[in-house]
Amino acid sequence: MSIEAPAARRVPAERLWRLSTWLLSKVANRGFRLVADRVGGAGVAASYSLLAALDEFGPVSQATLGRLLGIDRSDIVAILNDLERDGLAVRAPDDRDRRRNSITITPVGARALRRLDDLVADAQDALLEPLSAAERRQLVALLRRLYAHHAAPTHVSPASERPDG
Amino acid sequence: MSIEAPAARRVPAERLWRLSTWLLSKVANRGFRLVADRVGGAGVAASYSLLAALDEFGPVSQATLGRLLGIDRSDIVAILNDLERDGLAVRAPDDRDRRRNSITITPVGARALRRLDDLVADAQDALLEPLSAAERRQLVALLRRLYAHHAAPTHVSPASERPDG
DNA sequence: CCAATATCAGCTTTACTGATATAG
DNA sequence: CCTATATCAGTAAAGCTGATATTG
Repeated sequence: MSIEAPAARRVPAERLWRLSTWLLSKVANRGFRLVADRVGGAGVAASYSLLAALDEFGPVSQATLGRLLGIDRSDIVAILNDLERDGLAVRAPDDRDRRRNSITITPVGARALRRLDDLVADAQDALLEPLSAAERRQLVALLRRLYAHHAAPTHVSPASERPDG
Repeated sequence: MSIEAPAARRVPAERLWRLSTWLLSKVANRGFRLVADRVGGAGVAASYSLLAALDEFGPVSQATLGRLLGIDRSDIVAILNDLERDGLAVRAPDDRDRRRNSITITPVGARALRRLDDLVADAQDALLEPLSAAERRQLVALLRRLYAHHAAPTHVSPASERPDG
């Protein structure tokens, strides 16, 4: 015959509709765009995760940052260049291990982080809108289990970064 | 048992650990790589979704394909070029609407699709390994709700594709 | 001699934007 | 006229690879 399709369809092919990988990629992309839209661009979204890690873990090396966030070292360099240019973080030589840079978030960076928090939270709400609070917790819990299971055994040993530990 | 000292950390910053968007992007990426590894490259993974849609919805136009899968029309062109080169799908002029191409999966394409099914299913198992069967269903159900809620109101109107409808 | 760090250059894929020619 | 379709050209970003100089 000719071209046809079933009555107005919201759902893709059955095969894909059952694939967690397909659903994940679609939903993740939607979430990414919601965040990027609010936060002011894709670059800012990447910066946010670095700022969050710096804020929580104090001065760390770039390699540790990369392991912590699952971001390649070379990409860390690029993001950090932007952060430093904007005065949100600073690189300083680590005198204990001179291969390393000790990365620190600046007060300006900390303020920017807190400002971004609200925008990012708003994006979460937008993404999870159709889910109840319990369902949101359920989703996050399941995703955490998957993340933890597949996360490379980073083993960021803090002792190696601060000998005082 | 108890709260342990952060001796070796598997978990990123608290902020990110609570973000569904961050978790989604990480887990989705892991899933994507699991599929791509098994299936033989990232390009094949993209082809799979097109083949799946073609197999289920019979001959459709490229625009419909794009709406069905949430893929941009220009990207559909590129993927379809590969599929046609490999003899997995064919473009034919639609005599009812000569702007359109009627895209059909070939027998070779259908066989390729069925072969890929197993590899893709294996990747799902690998991704979802830490979850029970019930939890997997839960995750998929939640993701479907999110997808459906955010899916552009495609409304692939079949009437516009088949004047006989 | 080997391993880790930071950096740079470059590649691939995804997602997207805009322009164009053609057809409804 | 305006819209839809298919195509092409090109951009931006993420994720990755490989090379290199420096340091441990």
